[in-house]
Amino acid sequence: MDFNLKDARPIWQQLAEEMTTSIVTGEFPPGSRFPSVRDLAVQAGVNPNTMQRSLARLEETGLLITERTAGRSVTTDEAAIQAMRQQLAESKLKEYLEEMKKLGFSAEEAALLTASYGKETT
Amino acid sequence: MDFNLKDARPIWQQLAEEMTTSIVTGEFPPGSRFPSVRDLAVQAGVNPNTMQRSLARLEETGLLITERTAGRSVTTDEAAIQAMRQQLAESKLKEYLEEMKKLGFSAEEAALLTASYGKETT
Amino acid sequence: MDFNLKDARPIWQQLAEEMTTSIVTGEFPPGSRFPSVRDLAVQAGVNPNTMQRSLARLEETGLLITERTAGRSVTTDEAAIQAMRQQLAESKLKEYLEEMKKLGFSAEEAALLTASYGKETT
Amino acid sequence: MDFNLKDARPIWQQLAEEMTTSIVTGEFPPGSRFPSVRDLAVQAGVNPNTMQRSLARLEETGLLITERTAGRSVTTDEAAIQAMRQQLAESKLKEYLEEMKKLGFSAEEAALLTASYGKETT
DNA sequence: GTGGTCTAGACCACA
DNA sequence: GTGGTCTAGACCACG
Repeated sequence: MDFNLKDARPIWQQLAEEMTTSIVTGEFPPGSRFPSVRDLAVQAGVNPNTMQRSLARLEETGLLITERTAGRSVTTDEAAIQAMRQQLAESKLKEYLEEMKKLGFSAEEAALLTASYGKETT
Repeated sequence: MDFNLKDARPIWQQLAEEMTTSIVTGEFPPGSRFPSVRDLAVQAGVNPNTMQRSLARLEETGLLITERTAGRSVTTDEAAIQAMRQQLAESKLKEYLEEMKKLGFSAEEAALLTASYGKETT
Repeated sequence: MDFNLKDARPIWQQLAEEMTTSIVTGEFPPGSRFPSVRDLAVQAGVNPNTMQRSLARLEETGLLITERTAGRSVTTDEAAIQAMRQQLAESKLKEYLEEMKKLGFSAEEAALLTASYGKETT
Repeated sequence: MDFNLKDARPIWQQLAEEMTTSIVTGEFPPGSRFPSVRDLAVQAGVNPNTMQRSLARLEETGLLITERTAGRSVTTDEAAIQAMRQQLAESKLKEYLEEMKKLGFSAEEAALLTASYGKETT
């Protein structure tokens, strides 16, 4: 038995992922204005530097565009946004399959279970 | 946008889940002897009290049986173990579907994605 | 006439470039140990955080590998190092041609001048 | 490894170089009137004293002629202007070769690279 | 001792 | 007001 506690990813990564989700789900439409670093920091209850780091991450991935003196806005490249959505989905899927595997379920069994659940609730 | 940082579940819960997994996957077969609180606590690097709480949880769920003077052993009720395995799997599944839903995927789409991934890698 | 003063790139970028040069020129051979963040910070006279940022950049580019508790070392991927060397060289070249262009020299004229200088000094 | 940060040349030097470039490229033709110190200072957003120093530099190099009561004008000595253009070009070239040398490229290799780039883009 | 993260607070350039 | 950078100092996990 192995004990690997603490998922504890850095705050800035968690923030980056949440904001990424907000963008790919359309909460912040392509081209729309994004809140200021300071506002977001206050809202999340973190230091502005931490939030800055998260936003820098979103810029690296191409989801946010920054205009130095005029704040940030969501990219207008909808293809990039959709690509990120797929990427996130696959990431979640792999994570799910990984945990199912630990429980002794093969990928096929996991898929069957997922499908059957879909039928139940539809 | 809502920021819900720091999921950080209590340590004893994480430990309980890991030990539960170890049992349902057969690492500790039905009826087998379970390590002592002290040994487990040392191995996990936590306070014995914390480990005690985790084990109490496993007893509540019926996976572990306490024999007053002779330590603990895994239940011989294999049906209960399998039921727990199913329960864990469904829990993971719901968690997965929940996150996919946040990304705008329906249960059906999630199931399709899962199935297609299984084909790719098989 | 246009006045665009101050090249003033951020310190961490300048540091990153200098360290990159040190690696591609072989001052730090592939696989060799790299100084600690704190030592480098003291040596450069900057805050450890600033140096950390520079090193993070070198990791992103794949030149440095970090082993959490054992410090950093130069990548053993010599191809990556050579690729970076070419990239830096092209960057310098473009910068040079850009400035020559401002002086009214075409790329061909700049090339001729470079070639003639090479003959003089050889 | 040696860290030589902050090149930050004095502002008046940067200004002098930019104005020199403007003259050798013909933006200010030989014999033409040159703007007043005050105008230039305002345009560059610097103190008139700073701009004064820059202009003094241009006079030392012979590019600008001061007519006591009538302001400054560009020299009519076109040979001097061309000589300055060559001098600037060689300066840029030497700077370029110096940096390439730091990357481990010989003057010949640098020349070849420059020539090949010219062919690609022409 | 190592790298990594976070906070608090400051300064700068831009418009 | 905006984003960006930098410093100073703290804490943590790891071995």
